[in-house]
Amino acid sequence: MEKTLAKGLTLLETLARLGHPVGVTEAAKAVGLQKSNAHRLLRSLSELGYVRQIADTGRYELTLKLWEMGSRVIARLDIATEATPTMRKLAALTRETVHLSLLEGDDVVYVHKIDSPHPVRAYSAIGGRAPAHCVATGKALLAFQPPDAVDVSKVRKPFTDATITDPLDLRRELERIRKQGHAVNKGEWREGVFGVAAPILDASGRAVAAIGLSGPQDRFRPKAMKAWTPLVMAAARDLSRA
Amino acid sequence: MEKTLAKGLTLLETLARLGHPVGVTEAAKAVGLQKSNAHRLLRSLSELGYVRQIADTGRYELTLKLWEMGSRVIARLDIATEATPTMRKLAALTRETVHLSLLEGDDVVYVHKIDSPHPVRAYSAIGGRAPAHCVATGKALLAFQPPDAVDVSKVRKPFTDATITDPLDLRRELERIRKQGHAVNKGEWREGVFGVAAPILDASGRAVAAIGLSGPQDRFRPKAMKAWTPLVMAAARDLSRA
DNA sequence: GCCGGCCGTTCCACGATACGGAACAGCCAT
DNA sequence: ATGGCTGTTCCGTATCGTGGAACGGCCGGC
Repeated sequence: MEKTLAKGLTLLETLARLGHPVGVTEAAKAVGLQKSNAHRLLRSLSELGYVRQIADTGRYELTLKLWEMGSRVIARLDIATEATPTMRKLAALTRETVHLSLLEGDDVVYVHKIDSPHPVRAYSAIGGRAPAHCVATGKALLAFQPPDAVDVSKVRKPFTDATITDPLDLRRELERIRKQGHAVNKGEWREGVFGVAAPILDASGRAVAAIGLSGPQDRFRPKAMKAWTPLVMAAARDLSRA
Repeated sequence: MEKTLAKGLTLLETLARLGHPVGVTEAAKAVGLQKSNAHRLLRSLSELGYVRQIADTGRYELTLKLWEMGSRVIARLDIATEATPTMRKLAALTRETVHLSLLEGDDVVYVHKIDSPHPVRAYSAIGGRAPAHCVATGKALLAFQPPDAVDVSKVRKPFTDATITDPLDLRRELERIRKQGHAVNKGEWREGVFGVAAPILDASGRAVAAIGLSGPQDRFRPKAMKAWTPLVMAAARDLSRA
């Protein structure tokens, strides 16, 4: 493993995570490096265009280069922009937060969202992650993966009392999702946060993304969920042609 | 300059630019590395979570990690999401492509856009760049930078016959933009592509971003521009409070 | 069915390269 | 003036990355 590369990338990650300009000393401490080492890396990153030094304070901050590269990554699967109108429609009909998620390892990554107009709503960020086995979009994605792509028997971490941890339960849940065509989450990730989601399929029937609603339990009562489910499924179907 | 870091990042850039999975040999050729070197870098990047190897073909592709980091970068200046409603309104009123740009060095970077519904429209990509001195949003940004932050006398490259290259002309142009509060581009970057833009200011009067319209010359006739300019300026003013 | 060429992968001795402690210069508040 | 902070520079040393050559598997053409 190339040590220098690892250090440099960790430094970039740290800068991105902190989200504000940092000095050499602070950066070194945050990443666990020698001050001179951090300094050298920052200078190199600056030369490579990933980082810039603020003239008066001497601190370093990220340029937009990382973001540009990131944009290219998603442009490839330009689902995000393509899905916007459909998501917007779904948001207007339900007045709940709409998410578009991709599967990345054992997590879902939120690639796009439209926030609910309600003042009380679950927090989430574009680019954020959640364990796939305990959110609606994640379960929808897992259920429609190619056979053997999902290791059901792997041990899953619980996050609330409702989290599915038993392999057999998960297998049954995924089967039910396949049969019904949609997934439901009743506070399995965050206490009191519910959701409904459906998979977006490619021509071969594999899920490439999932679209879903989520919000506080009091607004996700059985009656509301029943009304929304066909809307979510219709939106997913709408995006599934490709 | 840390060689390993530079190589690794160049490799990531290349993967992002190509936008499709690449094999070790191909990657090595594209970046100008030894095959074994490229292989080692790809393995490390994979271990660090930036890259994944596709099981059956053996090729490597980017994960979403870069994109996640990139999202954090603009989340910081979360203008993009905040500006969406205003941009949408402007797009609806004018039926032209709306851009939101930031200044990055001598370039503008498009951080958000809403495409014109017209079939004929200028091409641009989110995350894309253009030289600041010859697009409308760029000139709006330059005009409202702190004094001495812009080196007017630096030599600028021409791209069309209309590009401003004379330092004195540029200085006058920026002064006019400051006075009028908006900038205009008449094919100074791409032949036949016009635009109008206005700066988004922070409390101190510095431009942190710019919003603008752009499209083909035939739709950007004087009369239309005159009608749109106040709309663009109103949108920019709307986003300027913070 | 064999063979040639391509692929991704591994190995290892050499030598360039990154490391990190210590010292420097500038700034600010005490 | 002084002490403690900052970002920065230097340099000998050992570590770490390097790249050529070789391996095994896969595929397509003869």
